[in-house]
Amino acid sequence: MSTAKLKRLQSAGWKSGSAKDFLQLSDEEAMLVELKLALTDAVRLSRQKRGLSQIDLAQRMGSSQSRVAKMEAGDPSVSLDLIVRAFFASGGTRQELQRAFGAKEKMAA
Amino acid sequence: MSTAKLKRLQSAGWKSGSAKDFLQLSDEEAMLVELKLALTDAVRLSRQKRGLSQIDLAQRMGSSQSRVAKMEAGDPSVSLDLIVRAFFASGGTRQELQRAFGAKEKMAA
DNA sequence: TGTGCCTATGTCATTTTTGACATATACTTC
DNA sequence: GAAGTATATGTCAAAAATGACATAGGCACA
Repeated sequence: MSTAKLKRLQSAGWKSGSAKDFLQLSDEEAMLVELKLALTDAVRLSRQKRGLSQIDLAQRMGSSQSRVAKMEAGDPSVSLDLIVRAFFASGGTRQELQRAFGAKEKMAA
Repeated sequence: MSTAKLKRLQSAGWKSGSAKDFLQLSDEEAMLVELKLALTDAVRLSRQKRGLSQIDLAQRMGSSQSRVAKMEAGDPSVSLDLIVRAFFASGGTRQELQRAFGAKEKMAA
């Protein structure tokens, strides 16, 4: 897990360091967190690829700019449901989502 | 989408028929619903494969049997977060999850 | 019949997530 | 420096999801 992402996690209020190692996250909670982060990146990429602002995306999915921002910042208050809805609303396909799901960390630590 | 699943959806309280066609679901909502159903099946399979009862799984993930049952029944009150946690808690791996993500309907209508 | 185990379904108080709003920061372009 | 656009962050009332519990149905086996 990249340090950049850890920073995002910590500053965003996650309880642990490496999404498990540092603290009390159970295995499946840790895996869920990593999954969320991977998808979060996918959403930003998909959104930018289609030239959408956070406001544009928020409107498309009936949400608000602040929620999209929090989402992309890795804020733990954002549900996986919302992330996936955002991915689809940004134009992402199920195949792309599947790929994003498998994607491991891109940048080395 | 199989009729069996539609039945499950309808009896479980979903607003639409074919997870979009019949009623007011937006595109990304429909896609999310289908995704949830696919994962829901994956959870049941994974759970049964390891010989876990709903109670066993509930304990592993700090939830309750009724919630697991609702989940497997396709109840709309169950979040994607919980479904994914259940999948991991049932022993599923990220790779298996990814496969479940791509899996199209297995039975023809 | 009755006992045991698993799953389904309903209810509900508590917790979490939500959209909305305000406001701040950063970066252009004038 | 003002004005415009994009993003970040905090707050909050409302809505949704949660675990717990009760209870019913099914199915085996005695």
